[in-house]
This record gives sequence, C-alpha cells and structure tokens, in this order.
Amino acid sequence: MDRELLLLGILRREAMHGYRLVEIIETELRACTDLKKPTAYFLLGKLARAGLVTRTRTRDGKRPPKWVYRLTPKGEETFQALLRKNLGAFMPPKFPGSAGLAFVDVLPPEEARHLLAQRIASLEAYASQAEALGNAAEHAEQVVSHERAHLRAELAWLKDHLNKRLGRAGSTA
Amino acid sequence: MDRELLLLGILRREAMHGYRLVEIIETELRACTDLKKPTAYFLLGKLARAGLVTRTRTRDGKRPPKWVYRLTPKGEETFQALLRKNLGAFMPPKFPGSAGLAFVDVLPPEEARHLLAQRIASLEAYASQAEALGNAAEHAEQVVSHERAHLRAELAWLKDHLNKRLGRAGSTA
DNA sequence: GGGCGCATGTAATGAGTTACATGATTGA
DNA sequence: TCAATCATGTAACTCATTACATGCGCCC
Repeated sequence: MDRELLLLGILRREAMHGYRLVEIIETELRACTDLKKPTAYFLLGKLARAGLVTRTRTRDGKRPPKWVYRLTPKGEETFQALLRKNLGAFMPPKFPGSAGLAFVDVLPPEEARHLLAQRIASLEAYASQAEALGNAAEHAEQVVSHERAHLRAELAWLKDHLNKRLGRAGSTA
Repeated sequence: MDRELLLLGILRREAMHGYRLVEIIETELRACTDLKKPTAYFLLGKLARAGLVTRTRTRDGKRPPKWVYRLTPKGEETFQALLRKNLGAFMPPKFPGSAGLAFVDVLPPEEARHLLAQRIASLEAYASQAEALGNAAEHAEQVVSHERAHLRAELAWLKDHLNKRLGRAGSTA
C-alpha cells in the first residue's frame, strides 16, 4: 500500500524506468520501505494493468530498450487517495532490533556493554549515509529529515542506556 | 529471526502456552514485531521440531488441554546466540508512515495541516497505550522505554513540521 | 578482453496473513 | 442463553524475497 504510494508519487514528479525508481527508493527513501528490484518490477506491472500508469518503450542509442512509466489521471486520483490515507493516520513502526533489549540482563555486564558499543558503531555508520546524501535529497527531503530525527533519538537512547543501566566501565574511553 | 529470539527469551523466563505468549508480544512487545496467532503457533511447532523447546500437555480442570512450551538446553544456546547477534548490530527500522511525508506539498496547506493533526491524534492514542501499561511491563521494561523514546521523537518531529513547514493556522487551538 | 554497472525479467520458495473451524468456560 | 474470552489449529492466499538468467555498454 505504501509502496504503491511511493511509486506513484515518484512517477508523478517525473516519468522514469524501474531501475531508477528502485535506486531512489533504496537511497533517499530507505527509511520508508525496503523494496527489492523484482518486487518493484512486479508492482509496476500491476499498476500498469490497473491503468494507474502507462509504460512506453524507449531506446537510448543501441542499448536494450527501457520501459518508461508515466502516471495516468486515474493514477493521480489513486495517488491522492493513498496520500490522504497515509498522512491522516499514524502507522506504528516496528523495531526488530529492540527485541534483544528485553534480555540484556542475561549477559554478563561487560559483554552487554561491548555488544551495545558495537551496535552504536553500526548505527553511526548507517546514520552517516543519511548525512552523506543530506544536501540533495530532491525526492524526499522530509523523509530524510524524519529519519535523522529518529536516528538521533536512537543514538541518544542507546548511550543513555549504556550509561545509566549498564554502569560505567573503562572499555569505551 | 527476531521473532524466534522473542519466543525463546520469554519462554526462558517462564514456561507457558502459545496464547499467553502472543498476548505478551501484542502488548509489551508490540514495538518489536507484530506476531499473529497462527504465525506464533507455527513458529512454536518449528522450535519444537528443532528441539529448542519441548511441549507438554496440561489440563486445567475440564478445559481443553493447553500445550506448555519450555526451553531446552539447546534452546538456551540458540537463544544466547541470537541475542548476541541482535544486540551487536543496528537494525534500521522502517517507517511506512513516512512515505506520505515526501508528498505533503501536493495537497493544499490547510488540508495537509488537518491531516497531520489527525495523525498526531492517532499517535497520541497509540502512545497512551504504552503509558497505560507503563508501570508493570515485567517482560520488557527496556523495550517499552525504547518505544516511548521514539514515540516522543515522532511527536516532536510532527509538531515541529506542522509549525515550521506548514505555516501557522488557528485550526489547532 | 574482462569486469562492473545498467536494465529487465522469471521461477522457486518462503514467510506471514486472513479467513475459517472448533470447542469449552465464564459472566451478564 | 448469549456473547466474550480462552485456546488451538488448518487451509488458502498474498506478498515478497532469493536465486537465476540475459544482454548491452563502458572503462580499464
């Protein structure tokens, strides 16, 4: 449902082919969803069959042809309906990574500290990718801003947890 | 994978039957995952076949029998491995609701404001459930604390967005 | 010439949901 | 007695992923 919204919304701004679409979703919009290529192609086929987009064949020189997808008026209608539905409701995100937090006490404190430090490093690496494209996320400024806010909250929570709940130790400088 | 971690971790603390397990996951642990009953029963069967848990039949008076699941030593091993893996890495959450944020500008500002106000209300309703069980989340204190942190961040971001990006209007008090 | 990136797809598989089905107990 | 809650499960279906397969162009 949200995937359709994304596809339609991007195509609304600019007609393009599937490959590029996936590229955009995997970078600027990675915080919303995790759309793989085969799924995207399948979805685009479905949208085309439903008359929400048209596909036209184009060729660049002698390269194999691309399929350019373009929004139809019916697609625009559907897009707006999906958009209103999406904006009007809060959809709770899932944090699969927080499952382990319920059981931190099981491990010896120093190991727990070590693992959480690793997690923080991994989070920072992920966050730096969001910073990297920060300047020009033409397709999704707000989504990236929203993502950054949550990454900051996550980092703060983890550090706080490390300090307050898991004592202090010299291991993390 | 994280679902297995949750099931094993809860059973580790206390042997119990599937129905109760799902109840716990749907309330205290709703922030991690969204496990439906049939999925839980299926997963428990899988864990039993893999020798990570045992199931024993019990009857309460004349009620239909329950299956009580109990962690085995092998289950404990697997649990610890999954726990270490989970704690050591950051798993980026997905925010399906943020898809619409990319396209807010499409709508007339007052409608956008109205819809986001609705979303905030819906978020507050959801958050109040987390507050409600706040006192005694015996199985998942940290998970609930983590969830609350993100809900606060979400609320702050939405309000900020409403103020800074969508001008001011008298509609919201 | 060889490997990487562009560009598209198919097929097999798997995971999870919905809807359905059952049956006992408890409380209104 | 009727509805809700407890308790478990099956079957059909949808959705998405992985792995596979193809082929051109570009750069080293």
